[in-house]
Amino acid sequence: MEFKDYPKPAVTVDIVIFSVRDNDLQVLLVKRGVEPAKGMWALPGGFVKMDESLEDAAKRELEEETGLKDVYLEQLYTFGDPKRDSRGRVVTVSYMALVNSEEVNLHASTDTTDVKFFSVKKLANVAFDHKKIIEYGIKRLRWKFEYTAVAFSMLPEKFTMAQIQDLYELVFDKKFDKRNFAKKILSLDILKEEGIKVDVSHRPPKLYSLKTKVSDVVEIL
Amino acid sequence: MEFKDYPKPAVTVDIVIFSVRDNDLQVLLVKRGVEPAKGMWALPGGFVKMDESLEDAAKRELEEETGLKDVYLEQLYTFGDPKRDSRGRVVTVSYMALVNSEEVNLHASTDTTDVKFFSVKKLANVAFDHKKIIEYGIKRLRWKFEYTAVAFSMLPEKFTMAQIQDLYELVFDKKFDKRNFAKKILSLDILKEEGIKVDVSHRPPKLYSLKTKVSDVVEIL
DNA sequence: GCAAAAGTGTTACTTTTACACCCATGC
DNA sequence: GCATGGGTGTAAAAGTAACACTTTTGC
Repeated sequence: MEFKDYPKPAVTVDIVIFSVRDNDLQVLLVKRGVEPAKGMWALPGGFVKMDESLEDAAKRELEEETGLKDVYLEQLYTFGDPKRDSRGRVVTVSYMALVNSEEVNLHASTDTTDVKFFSVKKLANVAFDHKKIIEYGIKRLRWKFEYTAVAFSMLPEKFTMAQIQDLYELVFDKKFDKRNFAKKILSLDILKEEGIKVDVSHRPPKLYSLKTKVSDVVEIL
Repeated sequence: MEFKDYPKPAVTVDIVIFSVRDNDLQVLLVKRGVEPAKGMWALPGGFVKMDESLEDAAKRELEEETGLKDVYLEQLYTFGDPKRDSRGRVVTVSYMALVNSEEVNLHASTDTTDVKFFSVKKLANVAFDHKKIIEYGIKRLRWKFEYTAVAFSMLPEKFTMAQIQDLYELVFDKKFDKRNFAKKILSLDILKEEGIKVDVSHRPPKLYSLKTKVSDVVEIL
């Protein structure tokens, strides 16, 4: 059989965009404006163009929905169940992006009527198999938080120790001891002090920033 | 644009089949009998059929080359660079399989003229981007050996402590202390003793087997 | 002066590493 | 009896976990 004769699935990318807002781990969903699953919330994503790489497709979709470039992005898993999309065979390559919510500018794109962050704890009725993709993303996120310093890609440039700890506590959904946590983070030797945070109605916390750029620190631990 | 109007990449699966033979970590390659890369060694793989899942496609290819079913199989990563295949856009979903070499029966399939295990240390001239896929597989293999008990899926039903240690030493390409290694493996509490190995010209080693089936043990540690 | 959150050290426990000698068998 | 690989324990070191009080600020 010749190459051109093989029937071909459609190939899409779907992106699980994690961010922290309102002291809550949230994921970005878009409201679908077209069939199938019109009116339902789904992961942002779309068809891969013939001349772009999978990662470029993911970056394009990410920028369309959030205006963000240069965020942490990693491939998760490829879902290809023959029945996962009613239009026909669609293989989707899922990606995870970690963004600092303060920098996000949401705007619905073509084919979507709304775009919003949802708590990972309240995700009823997500279209297609996207719930499964999000759950896979949460697992990967926890793994990455445990074994790398990728967490810093979700924080602003300057941050307090409490902000780091809050982020870890949201991701793992449990509390850590303040002293042990600070000890461990500081022992990584990747932070420098940046003075103190002013205008708080209690003892002002130290501010920290990364000694190097985030991408240099993602693979450590 | 309608669903059917989107141009579609071809979707393939490629499988990195690891096994230990001749005290060496090896990977199965097939000699291509058709263009492109005719005559070159490449990972076994092929097009995904329209009605089969990605994992089913991987299992099918695996059985075609090795006669094996029910081996450890996991998805690795999806490679989709627009230029990775000269025939046109091909997105490949890679899988890793771990097999016990004693059970393998190699037979070249359609489109391949030979099939053979190669040492992971000597992999010149592998077709397409398959070298990159194999290297990714080795990384994942090491990770899995470190954090799970997947190693036991590469051993026969009964095995000695030295066989386990040899396997770990091959995968990590380094030596471990015999006493500490045995202590750690036994502390997992997943092995039971199965008597001793006879007909060896030295002190006969204990034989072990898993207390439960391999699949119950893959996720522990 | 009180409410709020920040900062900080020590001890016990667990895990990991380093290290060497005797044992059982075949020949 | 010797060559071969098998089997086993202990002590030091490192890492992790548990735990409470004082400090600084705004109001």
